[in-house]
Amino acid sequence: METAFGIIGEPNRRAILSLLAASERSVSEIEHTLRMPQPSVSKHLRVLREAGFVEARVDAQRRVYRIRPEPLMEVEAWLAPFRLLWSAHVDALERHLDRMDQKPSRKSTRTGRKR
Amino acid sequence: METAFGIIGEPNRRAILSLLAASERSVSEIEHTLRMPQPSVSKHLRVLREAGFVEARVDAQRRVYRIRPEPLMEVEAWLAPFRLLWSAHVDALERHLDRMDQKPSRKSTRTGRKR
DNA sequence: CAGGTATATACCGCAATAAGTATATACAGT
DNA sequence: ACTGTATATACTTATTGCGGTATATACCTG
Repeated sequence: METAFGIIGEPNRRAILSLLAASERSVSEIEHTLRMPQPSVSKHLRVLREAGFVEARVDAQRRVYRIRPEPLMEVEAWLAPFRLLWSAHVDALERHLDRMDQKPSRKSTRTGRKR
Repeated sequence: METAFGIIGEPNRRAILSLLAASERSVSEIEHTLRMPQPSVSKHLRVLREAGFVEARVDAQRRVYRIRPEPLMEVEAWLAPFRLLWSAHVDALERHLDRMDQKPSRKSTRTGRKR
């Protein structure tokens, strides 16, 4: 599924994006920080790159990736009509996220939850 | 994929959610509005229901579905850290969406940046 | 040039899932 | 009770997509 939504459906890709949101990183930095095998990182980066989520800058042997905002803005735009719905329930989210944290569900690295 | 992001990766499910964002609907209303086969609607609704995106009210033979905000709020929350990135590029989204409309199938390589 | 590091890609096997078709269940009206 | 309507589910099939492994490509250093 090559739409923006399908692409962020993958947990590892979301982890990569969240990491890059902080600052740009090389492939090996991503690999070590997220503790995932290098081919997997490269493959996910390829998907993200072809979908416009990230772009790469070449620094000698390294490729330094950084975020491009447009596809995420598309998600944001789709989400807009729903905002009216929860403008009332401001704290329903916290309860929901807490429930989610109870279930171990997968081994995938937890994308940090601010507290 | 039982996470909120995986679930909205499916285009038909997004269509259902967007439809329900306007107002609650019965299954057959969804079926006719979106022109998709009834079993498909029911199956997608099941996935959405089990993930907490929607809930059903029973009205005789009909099941009237409506949105529940929590899972979408989770998406919203994940998206938050990225907002800083595009607070500058307010109109980059429009250009992006226009490109999507013209070239539905796109590969890599981006160059053109106007304005 | 060699050898080492960094990243990408090709191939494979497997699990998840969506679509399609058919059928089951539940309720309403007559 | 019978018929039609509304919705859910079972089953099959085809496809997509991820993880893993191995290998290729590119660049840097000595």
